[in-house]
Amino acid sequence: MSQAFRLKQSIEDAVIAGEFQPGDRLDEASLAERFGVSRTPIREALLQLGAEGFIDVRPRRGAIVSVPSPTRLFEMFETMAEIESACGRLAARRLTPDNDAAMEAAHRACETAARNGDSEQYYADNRNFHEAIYRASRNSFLADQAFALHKRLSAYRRIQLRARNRLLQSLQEHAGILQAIRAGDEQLAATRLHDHVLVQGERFSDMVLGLSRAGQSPAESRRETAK
Amino acid sequence: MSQAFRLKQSIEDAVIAGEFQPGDRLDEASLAERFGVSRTPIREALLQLGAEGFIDVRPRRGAIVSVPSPTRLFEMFETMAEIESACGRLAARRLTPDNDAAMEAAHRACETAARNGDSEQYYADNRNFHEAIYRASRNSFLADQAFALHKRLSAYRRIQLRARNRLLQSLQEHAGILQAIRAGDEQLAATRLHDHVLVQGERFSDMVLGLSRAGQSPAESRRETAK
DNA sequence: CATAGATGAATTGTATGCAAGACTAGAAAT
DNA sequence: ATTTCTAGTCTTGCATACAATTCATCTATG
Repeated sequence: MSQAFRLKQSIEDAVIAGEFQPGDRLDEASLAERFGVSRTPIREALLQLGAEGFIDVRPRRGAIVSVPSPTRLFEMFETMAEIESACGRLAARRLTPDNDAAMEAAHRACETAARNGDSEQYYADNRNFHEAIYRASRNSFLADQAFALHKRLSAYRRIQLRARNRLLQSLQEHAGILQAIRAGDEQLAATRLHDHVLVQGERFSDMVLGLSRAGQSPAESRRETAK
Repeated sequence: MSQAFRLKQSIEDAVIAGEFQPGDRLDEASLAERFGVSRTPIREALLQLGAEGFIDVRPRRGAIVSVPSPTRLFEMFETMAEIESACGRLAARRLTPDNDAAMEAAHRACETAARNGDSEQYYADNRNFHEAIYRASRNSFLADQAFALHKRLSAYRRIQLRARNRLLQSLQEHAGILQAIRAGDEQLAATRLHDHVLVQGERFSDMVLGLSRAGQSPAESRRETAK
């Protein structure tokens, strides 16, 4: 499984990096050739990614990079908002010097990136900042859930941080979140994180909504939003 | 994959039913024989269950039913509490007559089961009640997450509902939750659901803590709680 | 007697082959 | 011209075979 594990990571990375666009077929044979292995470990990697929700494996019909409908995407961001506020609430309750320092460092890094208007760097530092909050919840299971969902949404988040003023606004929101957590104000930390995340989601799913009005099979959205 | 999907379900059911106890090895060959298939679809099913966190697949070392440490178990219940309160909060905000009726019906069923002291029946009806709340959040993605975690915890929840007075207490808590959701009181619904779930978690992880003091390799807990 | 090493058995990981269902294109019919 | 049926091709699903690693047992040595 060493092989399959590496492949799973590689395919996931390729999806996150946007090399495979949403809707693209992930053909077993071509992936096998590309990585120089047989179809077996490829299948195993794909099935695992499917179970994690990264891709969509449809029995007998192959795997594709999942195409969340605007509705689904909004639901994902709303869920992310709820999970992140939970992390923030717990972090405010349980903050340790270690976790505080980690958040501070990540925040500083974001500050630098934002000042330089380097959105690619900000994207990376922003991720670290949020992950520092997840860890600060001192609930590793919750943190894992948060990591996973954050990863699934990262492709969408990145595009949307390109606007320069959004960088500065994001940074300011980070400052407010950090302040609330340090003050031990669970409620405030939760609402600030919630709004911070959801505003991204709203903006982005609006954008997708606009894009997908053009032409896209509604079959996806049915599948995605069905119980 | 039709085969593999059925197998995944069957193995999951067997684990939930307690046929495979936490810590049991899930040997590919014996499972293959048991279900009358080759190892290939068994492996695919196991890897998917592993990706969903149901079981623990360790490269080159086989799959076992995961054995959450007491700490990990508490974290899982705490996360469940956070997710359920999120559902409750959204349900309070967005309640429709349909969802209201579904919750009401499930609650009535719980009432009957509790009166009869039928804990096995209550277990099933309780599940329906909680699932009705998930759906009432009108966020199908969040609801899916809630379903999944609820399933993972069901093995632990069941044991603990055996106490008869706990049934009645649980029922009363349900009534309070329902009331808060109907009143549209997001905050109250959230806290009541949070407490309802977490009290189960605390009780149960206390119990597990007591049990595992006897003798159990601490290696599991390290693996489970590590980042 | 305990411990370390080695050898053999058992189990997992990967490749390959074959069977079965899905997709494509073309022909026939309305 | 559009639609439906059909034949062929392509892709996935499963089984089997082999390779590689881990685990267990036995032996040898301190």
